[in-house]
Amino acid sequence: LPKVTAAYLDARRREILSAASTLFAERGFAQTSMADVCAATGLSTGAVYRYFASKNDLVLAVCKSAHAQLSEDDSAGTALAELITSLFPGPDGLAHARLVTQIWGEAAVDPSLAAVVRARQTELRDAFARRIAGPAARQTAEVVLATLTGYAALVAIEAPVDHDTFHRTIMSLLDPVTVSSTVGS
Amino acid sequence: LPKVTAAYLDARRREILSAASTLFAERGFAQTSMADVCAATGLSTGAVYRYFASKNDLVLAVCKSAHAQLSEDDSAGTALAELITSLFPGPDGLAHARLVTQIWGEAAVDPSLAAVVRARQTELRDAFARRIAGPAARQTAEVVLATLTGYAALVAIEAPVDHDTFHRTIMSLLDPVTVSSTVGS
Amino acid sequence: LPKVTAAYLDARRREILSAASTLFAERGFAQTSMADVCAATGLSTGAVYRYFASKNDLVLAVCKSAHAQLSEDDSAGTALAELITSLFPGPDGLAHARLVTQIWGEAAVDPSLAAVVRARQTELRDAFARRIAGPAARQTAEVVLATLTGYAALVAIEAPVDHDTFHRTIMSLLDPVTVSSTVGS
Amino acid sequence: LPKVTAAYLDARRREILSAASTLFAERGFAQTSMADVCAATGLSTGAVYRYFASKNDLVLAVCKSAHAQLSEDDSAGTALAELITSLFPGPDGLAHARLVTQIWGEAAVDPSLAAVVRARQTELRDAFARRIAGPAARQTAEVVLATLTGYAALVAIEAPVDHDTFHRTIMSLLDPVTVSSTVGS
DNA sequence: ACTTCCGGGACTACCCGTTAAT
DNA sequence: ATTAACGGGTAGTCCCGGAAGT
Repeated sequence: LPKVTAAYLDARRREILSAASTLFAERGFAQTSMADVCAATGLSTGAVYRYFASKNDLVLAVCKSAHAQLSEDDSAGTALAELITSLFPGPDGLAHARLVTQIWGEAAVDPSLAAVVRARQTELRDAFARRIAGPAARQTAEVVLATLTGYAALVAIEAPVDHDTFHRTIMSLLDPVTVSSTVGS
Repeated sequence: LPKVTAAYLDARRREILSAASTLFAERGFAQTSMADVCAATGLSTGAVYRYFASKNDLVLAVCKSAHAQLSEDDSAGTALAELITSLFPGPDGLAHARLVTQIWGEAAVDPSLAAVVRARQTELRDAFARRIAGPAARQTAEVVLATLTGYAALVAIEAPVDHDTFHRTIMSLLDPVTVSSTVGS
Repeated sequence: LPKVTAAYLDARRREILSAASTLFAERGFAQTSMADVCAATGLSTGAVYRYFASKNDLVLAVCKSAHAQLSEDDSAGTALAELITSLFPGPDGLAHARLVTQIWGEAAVDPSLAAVVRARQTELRDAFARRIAGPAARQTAEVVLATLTGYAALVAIEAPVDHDTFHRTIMSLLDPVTVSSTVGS
Repeated sequence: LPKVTAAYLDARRREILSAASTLFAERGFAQTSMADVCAATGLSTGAVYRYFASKNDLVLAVCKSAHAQLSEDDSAGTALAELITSLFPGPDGLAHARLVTQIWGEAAVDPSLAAVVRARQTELRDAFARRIAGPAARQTAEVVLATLTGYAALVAIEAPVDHDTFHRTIMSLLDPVTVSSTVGS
């Protein structure tokens, strides 16, 4: 007879993940201690370690949960717009940008995390490419996503970016023919 | 009445900086201890702390030294080519990409570092924009550099990027008119 | 639902305090490392830091615990005799004298400790004065306690003091009228 | 041909001693680094170490220099008055009191310093006793000096002592017969 | 001869991720 | 499921030697 339902456990896990995400986005992985996470969730050390075997596990889980998901039936434009919008000014956009940018930074020196990010990024690129017509769809998707990564980094450091222009410009990459006119406008 | 020449001191400082850069690129800032840096340079703790007041100082100095510099008389194309080439496959390109990507990640949660990166990036963007004709030069430069940041991140995690295609594509962003034909080729 | 009783925790705390007192009395505050305290208690670093947030905290606690307490119902003479006796020759007296003398020395340059010592000393003086008749009770108490401080310092450096004579002389300060005959005896 | 005279060297030594005394009185022995002393004197590390072989030597020298000296031809009362006055309110008195109180504290745990203090104190006591008539001169001197030590400690922690009353009371200890009337006044 | 200042390296206080016992 | 305990690791300090320069 299980005392708690699986749903309850999952919710708890998600709570920890959410609290950790917030802290990580604010202070960074290294500057956030497990004690901080415990305090933020109101749980005890043991409880947290019940759901995540180690800090590394928690970091990995946060990284996985932070990755973008494309809705299956969106067009390329809509999908891209969603991705960009998630980074738009405001507390949420900033937090997300910070988290994402940190994940790239951490992945740069942690092979296991790099593998995860690599897989996710490839998957995202292909899902994206499928929505683009033309022979260079994959390359285009790759470049567009890379630009998005760079955009996130700029948002993360609160650089004075003109978001709307960026938005338009990045969108225009999708349709090469219109680039000249759009950028030049 | 200095016992050693300024050049000697500067060289020593550069040695430490270089050793630290290598270590930081390999293991990351947090995973590299000052003891590691000391061991790598062959110096004692006290010696290293004579040149950098704290680990933070060292990290900051490494970040500053890692930033790209444009040669004054390069054209936009040449300048961009240089930046891309510094990230090309091979140990050096990988190391540089890792370092740069980490810097963005760290800047995302460290306001003082963020300020430095922000300043440098703005400067780079403007220097770049000056080499581009057209009314949207600054926006173009911004997007191109963002794409470059994303490219560095891909290199850093050793994603299976087709570097030449990427190179060509990113270069073509410079000249909007030719984008369609280049990408489509 | 605490895993251990409060009494257990308090006892543990007292153990650390006692071990630290001994070490401090022997080697001094500065010459005693936290590692020494850990070794003496058999506890780990983390455990000790669970009970005392910093070395300063530990020192402060030791200082507070070392301070003399007067039994409520003692007469002035008995109370003074107790204080003196706690400094009498022997390992315990020596250790106590060393600790107390060091505390004064540390308080001389540490304002926060000075405040503690000041408060305690004033309190002790007044408690003492209440047991003495006459209009100059407070002044007398002050002088007597000062003499006691000086006596402790002599004991601490193992000066060749004639303890009994000192005892008698210091006691006689309590009753001004008999001073001449007592000292002269 | 000696470049500098012995007097010059001695003056230099005294400068260091003076600067160190000030620092020690303000921050304490342990909290004052040799670098602090160097900075305060304006000398380099090497220069300071030319005059004092080690920090311990410097501390010892400061301790010796801080000890009271009785003018040969003073009466007991005048001598005592001098000692007390050197501790009276004001920056100098406070600094002296702090230094002296610290010395006692350090001597309590440093045998070599204890030996020095012991010798000096015995000497002072005897010089003092010689000026007092009566069979209990040595004991009286001992008590009076101990009281003075305690008084210095009170001054050092800036306890709210009524200095004049203390002065009078401590002086009266010299002449047992007048104690009752003086204290009782 | 005498100072300067680089370098050494042991040491310290303290933190943090994690386990184990209740 | 709480929390005491563990213990290795970290950044940074300090005293001092000794080579290098004037």
